Amino acid sequence: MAELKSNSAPPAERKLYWADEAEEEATSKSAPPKLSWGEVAASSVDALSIRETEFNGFLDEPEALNIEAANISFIILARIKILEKCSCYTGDTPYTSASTFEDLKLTPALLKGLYTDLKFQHPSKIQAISLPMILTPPYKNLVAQAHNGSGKTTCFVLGMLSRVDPNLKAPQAICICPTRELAIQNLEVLRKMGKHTGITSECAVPMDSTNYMSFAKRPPVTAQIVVGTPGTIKKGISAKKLSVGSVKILVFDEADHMLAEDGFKDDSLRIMKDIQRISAHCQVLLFSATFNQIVKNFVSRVINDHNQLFVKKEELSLESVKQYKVDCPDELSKVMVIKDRILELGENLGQTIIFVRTRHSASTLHKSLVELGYEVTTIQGALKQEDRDKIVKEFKDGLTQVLISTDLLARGFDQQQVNLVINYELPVKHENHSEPDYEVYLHRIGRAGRFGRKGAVFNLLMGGRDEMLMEKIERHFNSQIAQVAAWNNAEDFRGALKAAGLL
DNA sequence: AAAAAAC
Repeated sequence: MAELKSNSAPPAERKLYWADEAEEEATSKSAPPKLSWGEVAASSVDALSIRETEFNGFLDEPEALNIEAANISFIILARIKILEKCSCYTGDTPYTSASTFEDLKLTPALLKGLYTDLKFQHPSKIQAISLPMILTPPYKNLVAQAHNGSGKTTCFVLGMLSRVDPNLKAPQAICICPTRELAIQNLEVLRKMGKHTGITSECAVPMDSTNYMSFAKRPPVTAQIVVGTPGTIKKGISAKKLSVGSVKILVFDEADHMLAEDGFKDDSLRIMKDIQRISAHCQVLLFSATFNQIVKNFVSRVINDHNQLFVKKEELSLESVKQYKVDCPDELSKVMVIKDRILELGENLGQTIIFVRTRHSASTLHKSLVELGYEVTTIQGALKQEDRDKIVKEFKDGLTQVLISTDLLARGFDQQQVNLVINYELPVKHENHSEPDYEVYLHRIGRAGRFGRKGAVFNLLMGGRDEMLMEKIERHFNSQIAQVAAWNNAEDFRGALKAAGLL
């Protein structure tokens, strides 16, 4: 490993904030952190001469970083704003962000999948920055946050496909997801991307009742990449049907939820420890659009020596998705707003997901809309596996227009035709219903506006508690949520959809 | 009555 010869003090802070520095809550009222940066005068990392400068503020001057032309690479030692086409240096490893997929030295088989099958052109921002960190030895652990719909899945899917040895027929990469639906979706992406690589993959999710077979009776897993949900993965490992001795990359999708106290923390830690006990230098990747401070603190305790990419929470709301709030006098008017206003106008605007808080409201709302003659389908965790699969498939195939869902689909669900999201009920914290669940809110609205597409979100509010929740959400993300003036005025909704760019 | 996974 190259040694950095520097007369500067080692960096105290290794976090790379690629949107901005994440200032957390109101706790830190201290002065802005001093930033330091160094220039590398030679391309060889062994022969570095560093000029160090200190200043306050952020490195967002393109000139300051546009040194590629002078054949000088750049080292970043502090909190920065990373621009494309710059090299950065975290701790002891230099990385250069990728402006093309070729820069990443992907195999021809992978490039073919990306360009011809998936029609990808260039890496997205998070891909350009995170992939070099994933693919460059010594394969450091990575905690990465990026906006909804910005292409996180591609980051870890390419990471897994690139690091697997095609000649070794044993599980080498494991990806853990919070829901069965997300595991299936991620596996589909992986199979498309890796179509020409010959790498084998398998889904480890609970089986539907008709095909159920206990792990004891199953043959051992031979697939090179396993994507699944925590319970099934854990069982596979403990039943010794999923051997983890060759696993060199472990991915947690929606990682903040996978490691949250009220999420899948215990299962996730158990799996991580099981793997690390046998396979000591397994690279761990954590990806999510949200990491609240509690999870962040926990992550830095359980993931050692890792690179980090974070986004300031005020910059997480998608600009392409316009958010609205609608005051509704009662339950019935909420149903009428959906039926007579939003769905009426939104019929030809793509697909719609309506989020509810409980399974019970899901079925109540489903009944109301069906009685009024609206074709809707509903998904929630109490349905049979095969029914869930069918409903998701119909929606993904565009056979259904409107889908009611619990927070089952709040995270990760990727359907580009979804332009409208309706919060029939706002997400609240389990322990305290007067506190909004900011992370879930952000994930829900991120179901619209995939990859920069236009979208609109309608929050249906009923009463003072909802208004207070909404206000807290606005303050938290520092985002303006426009009011639709009258719940029963068609023109107001038409104007809202126009302003969102959908009409 | 929170939802998710899985027994």
